[in-house]
Amino acid sequence: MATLKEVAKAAGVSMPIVSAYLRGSTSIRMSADTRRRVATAIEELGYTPNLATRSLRTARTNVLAVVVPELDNPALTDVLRGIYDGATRHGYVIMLGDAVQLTSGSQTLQHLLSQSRVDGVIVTRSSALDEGVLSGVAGRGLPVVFLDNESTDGHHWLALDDADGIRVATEHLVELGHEQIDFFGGRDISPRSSMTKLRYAGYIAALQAHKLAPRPPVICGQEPEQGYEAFSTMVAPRVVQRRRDAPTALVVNNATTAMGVLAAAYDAGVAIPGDVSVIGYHGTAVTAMARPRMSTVRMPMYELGSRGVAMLDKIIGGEFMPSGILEDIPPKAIARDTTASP
Amino acid sequence: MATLKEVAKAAGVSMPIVSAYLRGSTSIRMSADTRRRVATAIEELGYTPNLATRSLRTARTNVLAVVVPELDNPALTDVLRGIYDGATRHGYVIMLGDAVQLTSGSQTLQHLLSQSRVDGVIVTRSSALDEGVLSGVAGRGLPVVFLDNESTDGHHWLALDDADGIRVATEHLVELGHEQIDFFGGRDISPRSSMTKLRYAGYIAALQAHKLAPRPPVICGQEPEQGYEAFSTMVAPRVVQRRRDAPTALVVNNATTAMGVLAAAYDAGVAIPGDVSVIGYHGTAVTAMARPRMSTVRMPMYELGSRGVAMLDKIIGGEFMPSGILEDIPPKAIARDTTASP
DNA sequence: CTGAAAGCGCTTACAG
DNA sequence: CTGAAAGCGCTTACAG
Repeated sequence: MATLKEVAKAAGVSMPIVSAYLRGSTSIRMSADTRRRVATAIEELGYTPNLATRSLRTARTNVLAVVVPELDNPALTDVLRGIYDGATRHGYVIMLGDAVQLTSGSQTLQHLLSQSRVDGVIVTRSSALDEGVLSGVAGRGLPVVFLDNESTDGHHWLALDDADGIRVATEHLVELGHEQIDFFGGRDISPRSSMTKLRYAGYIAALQAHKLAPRPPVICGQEPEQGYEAFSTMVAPRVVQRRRDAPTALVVNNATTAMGVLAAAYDAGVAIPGDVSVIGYHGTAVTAMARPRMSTVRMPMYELGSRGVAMLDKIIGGEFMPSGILEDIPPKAIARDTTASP
Repeated sequence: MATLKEVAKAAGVSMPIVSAYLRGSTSIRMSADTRRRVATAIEELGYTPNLATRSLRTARTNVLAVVVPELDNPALTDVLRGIYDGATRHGYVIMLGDAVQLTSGSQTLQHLLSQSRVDGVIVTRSSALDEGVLSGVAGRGLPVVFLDNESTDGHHWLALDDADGIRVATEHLVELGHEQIDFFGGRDISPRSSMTKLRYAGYIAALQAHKLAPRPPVICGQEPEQGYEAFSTMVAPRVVQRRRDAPTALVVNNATTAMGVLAAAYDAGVAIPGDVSVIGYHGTAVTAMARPRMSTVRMPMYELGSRGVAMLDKIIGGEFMPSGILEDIPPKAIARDTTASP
């Protein structure tokens, strides 16, 4: 490996000149000829700067750690896209870690968060992380942004307006003429979680605005299997028996859960949307491709990611950034095949 | 931030002792008391080693770059899981980059592959990368493993036995009694690609083993939309008109494509598996949850990832590792709802 | 075990 | 612009 010193020698200039050239520094002016000689030397020697060394000097790595609950969560796709684009725009590279392997005291976490390795951390869905990991992330003095509104206690965070998203979903069903609408969700992932409460609040708000009575939530985790189970045991029997208290429509917390609900309906012989309408929350490419195509509420996932990076970049730079909810891009109901009038 | 020097001072020992303690070096023996004092000092000062500096000395970063065609490709989920587990086992941390942003000359690529930043690179599905990127990766002198058998020209690679996988898929349909089986796939992603040819070869092998005549491939890209389009235009009309040359079963190159095929069949009123059986290739969590649940062939994706890391680790360590196809875990057909006897 | 020292490859002032 | 030098925080010989 060629070093900067060798490049300087080959180009017949001093090291600081090469360094300035590489960093595109404007404080040092050099002649076009110098510039060309340096460029040629770099080219010929195949020189690449040793970034580890640069980090040692600048105490900056231009690496951001991103912690996600699980790598293959389709709900995260657009958030990650936003994060990567934001990172590119701000000159960072991403180190992505799965929370599954980030149990407290894990080697991976140490490596990922080691002070000298990354400039900052983005944590998505903190509720999926255990306390040890969270305090490990937060207590390290590293700038951290949570894409989540669960960890308001002194940390920086940015969140979607979940209450409003669910309100819009519920609104969509009310407008179709539904009056018996169930809310699916609510099994808290951690004791800290207030997310589901917020979401349920949006459901209540929509119903009350139309003088309809809210119903108790159908408690259910977010995995497809849990949606499947909840629908099969708590909804399907009532629908099949045409009981009066059976819902005619469902607002499901989560598109992943809703996939399980649709599968359960199929298996139980419940027609969607003939017998029951279903609307999911921030759908994915798959929910739109599977049949029947799921109606969902579109949330600004991409923006959550890209603005999260922008926020983190500011914090790293020592600027103040208020935490808050992403409100300027309103949720939008996307009607597809799983919702209809009762 | 505390430094090693400060720790040494606080513990009343020399720097080399602290360094040895941190690295768990066995060449230097220290008393239990010394060990305890060092541990206490580290704890009290909240010391974390500066890995950038360590890299500078050891010329190792313990970071691996992973390049994927797109982050949200569900087919990659298990490969990534394998890569992360393998990385943890071998003491590496992962830097994950999306090929979409890795066009030639991109900053991200530079950063990701910069000699001093990572010890090695894993590239999945090289066919999705442009030539400039590929030569950038390969020409840098960095150890690289391609999880792919397309780039045999002097590079290290590890691949699935695609021909055998498709053979097993085809075999499954033959055993159900099908005789008119179409192969879906074949639009090469890059001129280099021989993958699809290999897959088609597996289809031919299975048919010939049963004295059945292979049919020309239905040429089709791998996105769901392309599967949708191909089925709608080239298969559905013949099936609906009950033409003699209509296939009774389909082997689809790819579970992603097959999702599109199922959607197209639904929309065209073609019953699956009543009118046509469909089997996909290495399915994902979603293909098993959507209804009807897709029959697929299970491939050792996880192992591809974890062994890829093991291979790369050996290469980084200067050992020789033969490239090859992962043959010891045979493909297995998983019959679900989309395949039946004709 | 200790302690003083060299050096990894840069960046950054600093005197010319 | 140049050139000699300090120093980032470690690891690694090396003499005691």
